[in-house]
Amino acid sequence: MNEQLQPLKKHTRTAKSRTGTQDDIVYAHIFDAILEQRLAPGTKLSEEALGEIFGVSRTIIRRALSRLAHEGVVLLRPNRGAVVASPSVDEARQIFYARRLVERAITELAVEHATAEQLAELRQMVTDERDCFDRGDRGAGIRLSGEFHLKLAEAAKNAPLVSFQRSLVSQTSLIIAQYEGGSRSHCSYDEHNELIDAIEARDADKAVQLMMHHMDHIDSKLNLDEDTASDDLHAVFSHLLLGKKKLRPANS
Amino acid sequence: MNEQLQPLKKHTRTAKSRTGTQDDIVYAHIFDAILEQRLAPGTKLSEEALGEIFGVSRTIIRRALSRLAHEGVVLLRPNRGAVVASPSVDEARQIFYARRLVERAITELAVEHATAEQLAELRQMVTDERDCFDRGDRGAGIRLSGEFHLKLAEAAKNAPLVSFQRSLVSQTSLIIAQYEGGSRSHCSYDEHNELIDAIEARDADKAVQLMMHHMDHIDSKLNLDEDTASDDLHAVFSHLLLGKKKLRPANS
DNA sequence: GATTATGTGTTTGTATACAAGAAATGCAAG
DNA sequence: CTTGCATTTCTTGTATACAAACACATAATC
Repeated sequence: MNEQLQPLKKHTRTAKSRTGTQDDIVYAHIFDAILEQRLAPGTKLSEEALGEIFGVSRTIIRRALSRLAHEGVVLLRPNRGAVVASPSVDEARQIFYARRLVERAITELAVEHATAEQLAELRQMVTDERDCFDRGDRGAGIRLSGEFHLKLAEAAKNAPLVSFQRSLVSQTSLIIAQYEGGSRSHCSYDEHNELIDAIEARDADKAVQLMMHHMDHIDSKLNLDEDTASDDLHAVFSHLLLGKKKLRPANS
Repeated sequence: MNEQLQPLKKHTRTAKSRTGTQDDIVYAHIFDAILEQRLAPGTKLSEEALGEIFGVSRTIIRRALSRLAHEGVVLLRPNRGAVVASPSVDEARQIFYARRLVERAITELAVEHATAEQLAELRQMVTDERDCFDRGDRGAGIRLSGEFHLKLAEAAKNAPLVSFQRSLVSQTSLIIAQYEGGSRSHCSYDEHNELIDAIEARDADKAVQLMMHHMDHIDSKLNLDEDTASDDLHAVFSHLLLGKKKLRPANS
C-alpha cells in the first residue's frame, strides 16, 4: 500500500527516510519545499493541485496541511485555503524568545541524559550538515541544521519539549530562509561540534553558554534588528503578488 | 450553518462559548468530557459512535481527534483508533518539568506586558473558578483553573508559548483528574489571586516565586512521588477493563 | 465615470461510499 | 480442555461526490 504510489523521488530524497503513511510523505515533501524556499512565503497551497502532484486525494493533503499549520509553517485560513507562512518580525522575535528558553532547558537535560549513541548520532549529523553546505545545498543545510537541534531535544528525554522544539525549529528555519543576512554559513557546524564536546564532558554551564552564544549567532545573521524595512515590505506585499494579473508600476 | 446542528446543550454549556465551526464544538465537548472524567483514561473513542452522538460525519470527528491527539489528551494509534490518553508517571513528570519552565517565562512576560483589561479578566476567571468549586463542580473547576493559566499565557504576548501552554495545561488537567490526591481544593484560587496581585504590582521576582510555589503546590497534591504503585496499576489495567465482559475477581 | 449589484467560476467544507486492516469469534485438531 | 487457524465482522484509512462559500468579472445604475 505504501508502494502503490511513489511519484515522489524528487531531488536527493531529502524527505524523511521513514517510509510512513502517505500523509507523512506528503507532509515531509511540502515541509522540505518550504524550508528550501522552493515555495516562497505567501504562496497559496491549493489542495487539488497538491493532490494531483502527489497522486493522492485531497483528504491526505488536507491532513498534511493541518499538521503543517499546527507547526506554524503554513497558515490555514477558514474557507480561504492554506498559504505558506510568512512570519512577521514580531513573530520571529517571539519564536526566538521561546527557542532560547527551550534550548537552554534542552541543553541542561541533554548534559544529564544523552547517551553515547546519541552523541555519536549528533556528530554524524554535523558531518552531514557540513557536507550539505560544502556542496552548496543551502536548503538541505538549513534543514539538517534544524534536525540537529531536534535530535538534541530527543536526547533530553522530555516528550513535550521535543514536540515544542519541532514546531520552533520549523518556524526558525522558515525565518532563516526568509530573513537571511549576507553571510552564507548559516548554522555554523563548528558551534554544533563544540556543543557536543561540552555535553560529552557533562559540563552543563559551558554547554548552556555555548548554546546561548549559538542562538545569539543565529539571530545576529538575520535582518531582524531595526533593519527590517526591506524584508518586511517583501512580506507585506507577497500576498498581493499571488494574483495572476500584472501590476502596473507603482511609481508612475 | 452553525445553527443547523445544536444537539449539544449538555450540562452547563461548559464548552467554549466561541460558536466556531462544528469541529471546534466537537473538539471542545470531547475535551471537556475528558477533563471532567466523564471519559475515563483508556476509553476507546470510536469515530462512528462519536459521529452519531454529535450528529456529524466521521470527517469532523476525525479532525477533532487529530487536534486532541496533538495536544496529548488523546492517543491516536495507526489503524487501531483513538483512546483517551493515560499519562504514565514518567510522562507526568516530563509535563510538569516543561510547565515549570514555561510558567516561569510566562510570568516574567506577563509582568511586563499584561494590560489592565487582561488583569481584570484574570480576576473574573478566579471568581468563576471559586464558584465552580464552591458549587461542587470539580470537573469545571479543574478546567477553569487551566483556563486561568492559559489566559495568563495570552497576557505574556508570545504566540508559540501560548500554543505550548495550551497543550501542557490540557495534559496537566488530565493528570490532575487521574492522579488526584486526597485533598479537595485542587488549584487554590487564593494562589491565583496573589499571583495577579504581584503581576499588577509589576513585581517580577515575587510573581515568579509565587508561581513556582503554586506549581509545587499542585504536584504535591498528586500521588506521583514514589507513591505511584496503586495509580500506576490502575493505569496499566485500565484498558483491560474496557471490554464489556465482566472480569472475575483477581484475588481468588 | 465611479460604485454597487449580480452572476459565474473556482476552491474549500462536509458527507458518504468503498477498500484495507485488525480484532473477535468459531471451528477443528491435538 | 487447550491451542492454533480460518472466517467473519467491525473499525479505520482513503477517495470521491456534493454543497456552500468566496473571488473575480461583468454589467447596470446613480
